[in-house]
Amino acid sequence: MRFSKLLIPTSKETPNDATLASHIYLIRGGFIQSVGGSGLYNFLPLGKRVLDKVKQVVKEELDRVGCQEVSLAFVTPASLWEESGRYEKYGKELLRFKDRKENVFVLGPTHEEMMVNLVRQSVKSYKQLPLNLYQINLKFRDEIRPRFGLMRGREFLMKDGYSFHADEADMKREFDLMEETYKKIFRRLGLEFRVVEADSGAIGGSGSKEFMVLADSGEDTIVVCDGCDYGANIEAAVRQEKVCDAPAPQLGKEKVHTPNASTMEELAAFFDVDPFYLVKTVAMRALYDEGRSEIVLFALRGSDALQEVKACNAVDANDLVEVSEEELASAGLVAGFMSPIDVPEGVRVIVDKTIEGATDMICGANEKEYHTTGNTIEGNLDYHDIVAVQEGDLCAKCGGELRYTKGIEVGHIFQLGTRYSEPLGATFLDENGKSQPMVMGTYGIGVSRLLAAIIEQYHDDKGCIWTKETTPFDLYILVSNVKDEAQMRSAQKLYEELSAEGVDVLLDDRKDRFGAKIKDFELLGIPYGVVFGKKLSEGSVEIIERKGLAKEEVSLDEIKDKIVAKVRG
RNA sequence: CGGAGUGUAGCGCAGUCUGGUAGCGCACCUGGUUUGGGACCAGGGGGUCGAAGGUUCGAGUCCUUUCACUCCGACCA
Repeated sequence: MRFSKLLIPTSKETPNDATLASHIYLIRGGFIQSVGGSGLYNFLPLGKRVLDKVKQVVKEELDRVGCQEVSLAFVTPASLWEESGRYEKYGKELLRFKDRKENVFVLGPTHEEMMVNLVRQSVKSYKQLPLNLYQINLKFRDEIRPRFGLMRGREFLMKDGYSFHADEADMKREFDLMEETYKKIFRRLGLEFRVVEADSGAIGGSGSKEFMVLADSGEDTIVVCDGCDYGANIEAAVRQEKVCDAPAPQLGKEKVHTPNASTMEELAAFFDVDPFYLVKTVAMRALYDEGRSEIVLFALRGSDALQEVKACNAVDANDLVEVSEEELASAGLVAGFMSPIDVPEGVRVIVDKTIEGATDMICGANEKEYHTTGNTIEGNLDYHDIVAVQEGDLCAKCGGELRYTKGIEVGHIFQLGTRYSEPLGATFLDENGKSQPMVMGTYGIGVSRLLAAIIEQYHDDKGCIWTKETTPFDLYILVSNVKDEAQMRSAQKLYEELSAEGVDVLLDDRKDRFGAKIKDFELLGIPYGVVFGKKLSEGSVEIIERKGLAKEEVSLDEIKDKIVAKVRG
């Protein structure tokens, strides 16, 4: 296609709200356009081409393993969400609105309900299972803080797939198949990624894995092991139980006056013990459906940190928020001196499972300026894993050292079980004519986010660098001076010959000078460029490889074959 | 929601303190020159100054209210 005919509004200026490379270059390259800020974007012709290519890869790989594409209605009746129980649970991110008849609808942030509804209407027998249905459609999440361009928009393109099975084992088989398929997809897109254990979040379900594109700008912290292939989101990471070389405090059961010792550091110094032997008690307010909430104390070792997602899951809350000192006081608690032992009536306590049975522990006394020593954590308490794995902790799988890295979540697969099929009544008759809820899996890929992830992983200080499967064009032909008839004529000839071979060519036939055009070539990130310029009078042109910007002089007779070889290779 | 800040041309900004004919750069249009690293000359178009109300002879500027957006912390593909 001809550059002069395409809408590619490139710009020298960096938008002032853009900090991420992907955001800056996608806007500057004229791939996308912001719609009044606020996490909404238009895809311009170039961005749409990339999007379609990514979609195509996703679709091909899914169809190859038997998934079937559908397209669900975008507007969802709220009643479906009430049936599944997520209408309350999903929170403010779910955009709700009414039609003229005052019926309530939502814009789907994910479509479990809609897909289950589709299937329950048409699938009645085990003979129709298994089934894996997906769509690549817009989703809307009213994000608290949209930012980073396509990385966290409010409206975004997602592939969401749902599988339906007669039993757990078959669902697990499909789950593994999807894991392999996703790996193929991300490999084809040319991404460097890691599959990690994950928390299931608002979707629900048991086993879940995330596909993380490794990039420093990633919003997720992932824990990886240097010794083996273990990887997990910090929200779900586990470790070998910690041991402590420092001696346990030799203190009996006592109540000690501890003025000015309300933090773990102060307390460790006061008693001259390792924080390992202190009990850290964190108070949070847990929020539930219908506006209910309660104060919960989370107790763990002083040497550990609370992992909020794990904590939230432990109490099965929708969210955890901080508690003010006044609220604590009215519940009979004193900040800095709290304890999981002898708590006031009505305060729920969750204890980290690594301190179950721990002895010689120092706790708050639930009284200002007092702590108690010589405690043993035992009895009928509610034990859960609520600690955040830290760098340097040891891998539960191989004993190697764990470290943090950053990732962009581009895919997430879940073993759902009957979390949706049961409440929504998606049942089938098995071989014995008995009614059973379908066992489900759900699988997502952030398609529009992938564009951002690709650029985060592949860019330089000049612009985008697209991978083979994602580039909007295979080749950029740059005509240095369009008024030079020889240049224009041979460029056009090459353009036509390559187009006939099925190579996607962008012909830069704009009246601008060389400088402006080469900058746009670098900004747009098309893998190869051919320059028709000064050397044409000697019968040669220049090939530029976008990645690394290496230049190669090639004679006119060879250029076509060289390009075909590069693009196909 | 908590804290900080900004709303003036398509984009980036000045002007607001101290009220007096709305400006600059980029982009855009016309003509000409130029053509290997974002050219130059000349001419030109484009604005309810976020919105509403108030003070004033006069408001982008002062007062009140309101809306939107951005940035820093808790969510997710």
